[in-house]
Amino acid sequence: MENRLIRKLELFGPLPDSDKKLLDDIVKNSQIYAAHTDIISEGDIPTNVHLILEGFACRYKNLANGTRQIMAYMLPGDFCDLHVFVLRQMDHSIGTLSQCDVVDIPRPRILEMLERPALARTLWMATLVDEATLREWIVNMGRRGPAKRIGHLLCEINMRLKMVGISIDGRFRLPITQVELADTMGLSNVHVNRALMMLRKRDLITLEKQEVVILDAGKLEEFAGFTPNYLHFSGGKEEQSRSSESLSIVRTKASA
Amino acid sequence: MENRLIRKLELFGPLPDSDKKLLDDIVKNSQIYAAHTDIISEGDIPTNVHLILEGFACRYKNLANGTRQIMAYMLPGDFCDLHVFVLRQMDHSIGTLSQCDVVDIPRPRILEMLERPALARTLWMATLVDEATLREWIVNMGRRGPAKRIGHLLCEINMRLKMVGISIDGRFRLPITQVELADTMGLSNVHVNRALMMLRKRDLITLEKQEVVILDAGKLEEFAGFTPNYLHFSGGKEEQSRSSESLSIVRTKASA
DNA sequence: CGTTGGTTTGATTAATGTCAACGCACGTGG
DNA sequence: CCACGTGCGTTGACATTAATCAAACCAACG
Repeated sequence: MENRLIRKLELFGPLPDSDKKLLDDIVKNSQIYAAHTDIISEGDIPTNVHLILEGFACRYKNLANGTRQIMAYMLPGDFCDLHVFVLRQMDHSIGTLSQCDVVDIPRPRILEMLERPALARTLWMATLVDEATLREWIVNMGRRGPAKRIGHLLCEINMRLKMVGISIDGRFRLPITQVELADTMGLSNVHVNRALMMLRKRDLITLEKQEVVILDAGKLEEFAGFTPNYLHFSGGKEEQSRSSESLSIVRTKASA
Repeated sequence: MENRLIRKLELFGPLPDSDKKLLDDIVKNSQIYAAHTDIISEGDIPTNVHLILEGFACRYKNLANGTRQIMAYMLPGDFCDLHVFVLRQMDHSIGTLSQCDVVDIPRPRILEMLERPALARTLWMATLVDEATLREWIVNMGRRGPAKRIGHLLCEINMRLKMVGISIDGRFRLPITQVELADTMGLSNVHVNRALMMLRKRDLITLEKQEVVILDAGKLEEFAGFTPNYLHFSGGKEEQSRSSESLSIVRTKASA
């Protein structure tokens, strides 16, 4: 199977063959996590970096009042904790939604990656897109009603999956219950259900047995106010001309 | 006046004197922006990095339906667009809320900073805290009612201002209208008002003429479910022992 | 003074949550 | 093979919460 990670990263700019070889290497030692399992929990001290190869995972927090909030989805090709080097403690948990195939990358391996300019730049960019996605989610929760909110999420997931070759023709598997969708959107499960019904009644989507079909991407995007600019992928054409200096992150000697 | 930037960055770890000197230098050429002025707008191609020295700024988006959503506050000591090097286009706007004193840092200057290991690590850490803050805001919007939501925000702002020596004794100026608060919290201005009244009636805060007093930080934090772990400042003690290798980001030769 | 921008309040409407029940598909064990 | 339990989705009735509309108020400022 094609390496999804390479496919995703190259959307942000081409990588030399040597970098791709490294990535191919890294992806070899993967491990299956069952659905609804924590990969790392709030309070843990992170050690390795995790990379999702297959399946859906999420960042989430459980609140004191018994509710929970999902703050991000991690799809195939996404890194979980590149911040391993800087933050001493997880301030949230990462868990699987479906069964996942996950690579556990030891720190030296990451440093090896960061020593390569093109790769380092690309990883940085992926991180910034994650951040932009968080901002868009805030917009979504703050200023869009339930149906548009869910529609927007579906547009985003569709686009992100398309970037790694999983969504085809607006059709993809969404291995998530409506309760989990509710915990993502800040709504009740009942209301999520009604919003989904409404999206169906308007012929914007189809959804059965966790199989989503976006019937008309344009119509759904317009309905939900979805603009993909925050994903910054744009075929990567203008990307190249930008920033005449490229960056690499290299290891220096220990300070302690 | 003390350099707020240095004060903030050193919460994440000590900096060598040479780094502090560089920061002192950088801060010299600042510029005043009037209240409610864009520093940079959605769609713009970012060039320089901006640093807030004084005043409140925010990231925001205007939506098609005429509403807007504020996604982050930038307080004194905060950088606005460290992503300048990687993303080609702003996917949101940054504007002042109050009058602001802003430094405009040219790219080479930033590279100079990133060449210094301690400084680079610290800047990276600040970026990660920004990201964690975005996640916490999602939790806030998704799973906390209006009064708790606003209370949580006030706790956060108080703590962040305290970190740079602006908030003293839970007392600080919040140069923001209730409409802007509403655009931050995803609520109507009327409802924000009622929630504020409620916080006052419970003797959790005082607020007049944009002067906030948190009457009992512990009580407010408990009420709002505020846990500051996501700000990762913790006096920076354990921070040091973490990550035996430190990182620096250095310029490499141009790729184009 | 009169105007302006922001806050506060009340009345009403609309949106969302909660509670409870039912249905359906699936798997399990008798 | 069937009875049963379980998890999820769906629906309706109702309670609660928040938005909207409108007006009054208040301090600052020309």
